[in-house]
Amino acid sequence: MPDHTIQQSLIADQRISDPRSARGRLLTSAARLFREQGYERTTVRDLASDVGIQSGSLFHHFRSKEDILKAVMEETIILNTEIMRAALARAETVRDKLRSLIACELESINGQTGEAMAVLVFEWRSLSDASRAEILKLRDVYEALWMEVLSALEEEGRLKADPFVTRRMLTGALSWTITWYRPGGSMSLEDLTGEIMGMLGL
Amino acid sequence: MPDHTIQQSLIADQRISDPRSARGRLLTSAARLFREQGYERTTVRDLASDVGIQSGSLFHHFRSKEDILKAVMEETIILNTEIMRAALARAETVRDKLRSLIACELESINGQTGEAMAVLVFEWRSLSDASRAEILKLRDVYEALWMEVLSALEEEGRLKADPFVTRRMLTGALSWTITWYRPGGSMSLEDLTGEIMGMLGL
Amino acid sequence: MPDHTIQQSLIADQRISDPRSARGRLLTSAARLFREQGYERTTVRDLASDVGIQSGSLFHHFRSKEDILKAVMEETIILNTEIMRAALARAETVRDKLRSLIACELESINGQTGEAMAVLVFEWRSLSDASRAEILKLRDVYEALWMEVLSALEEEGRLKADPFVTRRMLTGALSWTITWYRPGGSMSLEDLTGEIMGMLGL
Amino acid sequence: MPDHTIQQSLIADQRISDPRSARGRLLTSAARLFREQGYERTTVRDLASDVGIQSGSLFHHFRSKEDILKAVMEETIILNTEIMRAALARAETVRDKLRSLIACELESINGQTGEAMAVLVFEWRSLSDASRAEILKLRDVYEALWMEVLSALEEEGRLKADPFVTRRMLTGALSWTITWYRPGGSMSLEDLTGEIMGMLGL
DNA sequence: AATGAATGAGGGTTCATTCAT
DNA sequence: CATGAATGAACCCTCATTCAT
Repeated sequence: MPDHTIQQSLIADQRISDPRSARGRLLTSAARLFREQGYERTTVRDLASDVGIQSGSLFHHFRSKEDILKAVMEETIILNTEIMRAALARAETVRDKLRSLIACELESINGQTGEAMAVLVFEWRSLSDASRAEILKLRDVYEALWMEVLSALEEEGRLKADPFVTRRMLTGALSWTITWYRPGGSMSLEDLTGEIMGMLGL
Repeated sequence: MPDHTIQQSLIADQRISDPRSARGRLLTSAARLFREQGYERTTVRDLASDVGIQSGSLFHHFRSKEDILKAVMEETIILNTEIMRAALARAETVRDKLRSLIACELESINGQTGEAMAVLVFEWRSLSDASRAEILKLRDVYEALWMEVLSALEEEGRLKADPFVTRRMLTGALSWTITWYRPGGSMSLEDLTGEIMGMLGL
Repeated sequence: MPDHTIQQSLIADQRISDPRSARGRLLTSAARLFREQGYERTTVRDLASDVGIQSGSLFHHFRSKEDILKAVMEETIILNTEIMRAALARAETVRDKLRSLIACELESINGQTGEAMAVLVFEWRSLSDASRAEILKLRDVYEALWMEVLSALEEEGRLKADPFVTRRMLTGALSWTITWYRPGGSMSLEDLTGEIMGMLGL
Repeated sequence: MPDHTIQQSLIADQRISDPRSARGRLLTSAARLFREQGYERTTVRDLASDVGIQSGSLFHHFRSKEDILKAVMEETIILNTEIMRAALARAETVRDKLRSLIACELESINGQTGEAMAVLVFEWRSLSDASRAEILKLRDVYEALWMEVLSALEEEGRLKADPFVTRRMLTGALSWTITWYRPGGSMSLEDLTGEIMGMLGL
C-alpha cells in the first residue's frame, strides 16, 4: 500500500485532514510558518493572510492558535506512524525493518511532512500541558514501533549499543538532518540511509 | 590549564562576563529562563525579577532583549571553543583528539553551560539577521576545530563515513542528549563518550 | 376580560407576537437571556442556540440584535399597558384603581413578563437613541394611566405626598422587588400589594 | 467628624484611593463612564483617553478591566459605610437614626458618589463570581447598619411593615431617585428625606 | 426560511522600551 | 546606576452581520 493510499484512508477515517480542505490548507501553511518563523513569532494574521482569509475566520476551524499547533503535530504523527507501520509490514528481516524505520523517518523529516516534523521538535514548549499529554500518547505509539525492532535486533546480537541509547542517538541525528540535508543534492535519502546503517555496523 | 583558569583568562580579556557581575548573573538567569520557557515566552520582567532588579534597569546592561539572547549564545560559544582548544592541545593522537571533542561537547551540553547551549540550538530563529551573522562567525571557528580532527582521521583511513556527514550526525546526536541524558544516573558522560566512540568504530 | 384574552386580541391585531411563533419564542428566550446575562454579554449565538436555530437565521426575523432588544421592551409595555387598562376598567373607586395598578405592576414584574420587565429597566442604556424614543412614547402612555389615578387620589385629599414623587417612589420600590421577591414564598403578591397600600396610608 | 475628614482618614488607611492620585482619578472617570454608557460598552480605550493616558497604562494600576469595576464598587461602599456609621453616632433617637440613614443613602446616590452607586446597582452582573463575593461581604456590613435601626424601630412599635420588607422597599425607592431626582431643583434632599419619613408615617 | 462559512472591526491585554526622577 | 510609571504597537480572540447555497 503506497503512502498516498494510506493518507487517503486516514482522511476517510477523519483521523487527518484533507490537504485540499480549508482546514488542511491551513495546517500546511501553519507548519511552514511555524517552522520558518517559530510558533510565537507567527501571528494569526500571518497565518490567515497566507491562506488568503481574514484572521477572524481562522477561528471557525480552530478554537485557538494553540489548537492549530496541536493539530499540526497530531496529524503528522498519526500519518507517519501509519506510513511506518505499513513499511514495517513490507520488510522481511529485522535488519530490513530497521532500514525501513530509518528511511521512513528521514523521509518524514526531509519530505512532505518535514515542516510539521520540525515543528514537532522545535515548538514542543509552546504546547499547553494538556495538549502535550495528548501528543505524548501518540508519540509513545510511534516510539514503540522503533523499540520493538531495536530490541529484536539486540536479541539477535547485532546491535552494538543499548537499544535505548541507540534510539536516542538516532532521534537526534535524524532530526538534525532538517538543518543541513538538501534533497536534490549529490546525496539521496537512500544514500543517507545506507550511510547511517553503516555507522551502526549493519 | 583547567577549565576554570580558561574562564578566568577570558574574563580578564573581557571576552566573557564575570558570572558574579550584574551582567554575568543576568546572562545565567537568561540562559535558564530562555531554556525553560523559550525566549519569546520569557518577558523582561521575568528576567529582571529573577535577578532581583526592576525591568527598566535591564536596559542599563543590555540595549535590548535580543541583545541578551545574543550575549548568551556568544559567550557560551567563546568559552566552549577555548575549553575545546585547550583539550585538543592536551590530546596526543588524532583518535584522542576526537574523543576530547566529543567529551567536551557532551560536557558543554550537559554540564554548566548546558542551558546556554540549548538556547543556542532552540532559539536560533529568534536572532535578528545581524546577530545571527555574528554568531555564525564564532560557530565557524568552533566547527573548524572539529573538521580539522575529522579530516585528519579520514586521512588516516580510520573514519568510515564522510567527515562532513559524520560531524552533522554527531551534532544532532550530541545536542539531542539534552532532552534525555541525566547526569548522576547510571551512565556517566565518560561512559556515553565511550559508547559514541564505539558507534563510530573507534 | 381575562389577561389571556387581552393577549389573544393583541396578537390578532399584530401588536405583539404569538409566543408560539418563531418570533415569539425568540423574544421569550431573549428576555430570559438578556435578564440573566445582560444584553451585551448575550451573543446572538447564545440566543440562536437557545431556540434551536443557527445564528444567521436570526436575521430573517430581526434586522439586528438591538432590534430584538427593542421588541422585547416594546411588546412587554404594550401587553402590560392593555392589561392595566382592563384592570382599571374593572375597579370602581379611585382607591381600588390604585390597588389595581400596584397589583398589575407587581404581577408584570414578578410574573410571566418579569424577565422582559427587568430588561426594560436594566438594559435601557443599550438602546439606540432612535429606539429609546419609540419606547419612551409607549412608556408615556403607560405612565399616564398611573398619573391619572394618583392625581384623582390627591384631589380626593387621600394622598399624603406629591403624586409625582409618589409615583417615582413606587416605580423604584416595585421594580426592585425583582431582586428579592420570590413567588411561592410565605408572602403572596396579594399580601405585598396590601403592605404597600398600607405604607401609603390607604 | 465631617464627611471630608472621614474620607481623608480612609485614604490614610489605604482603604480607598486619593481622588487626586492616578488611581483615584481613574476610578472617578470609570464610575462616570460605566454609569453613562454601561460597563460593557465602555472600552478601556474610552477610559484611558478620558483620564488622558494610553490604554496600556491602565494596566499599571489595575490588573484587568473588571478589577476597575470591582474597585469602583468597593471603594464607594467602604466610604459610604463609614459616613453612615459616623452619622448614626451623631443621631440620638432611633427615629433620628433612620432619618440619618435615609439622608445618607440619598446623598450617596445623588451626591459625589452617585455615579459609583449607580454602577453598583446596574453593573452587578458584570462582576465575576469571585469579585461579587467580595463586594457582598462589604454590602452585608452596610446592610447590617440599616437592619439594626429598623429592628429597633419595630421593637418600639413605630414601624408599620416588616423591617425586612421596609428595607427592600426603601432600597428600591431610594436607588431609583438617581433616575429622576435633580439636585438644585425645587426639592432639596432634605425635603425628599422628609417626604419619605412621612410616607413611613414617622 | 434556513444554513454556516466568512467577514472585519474592535475588544481586552501584553510587553519591550523609554525617561524623568 | 536604579526606578517604575508611561508608552503604543501588536497580540489573540470575539462577535454581529452578510450572503451564496
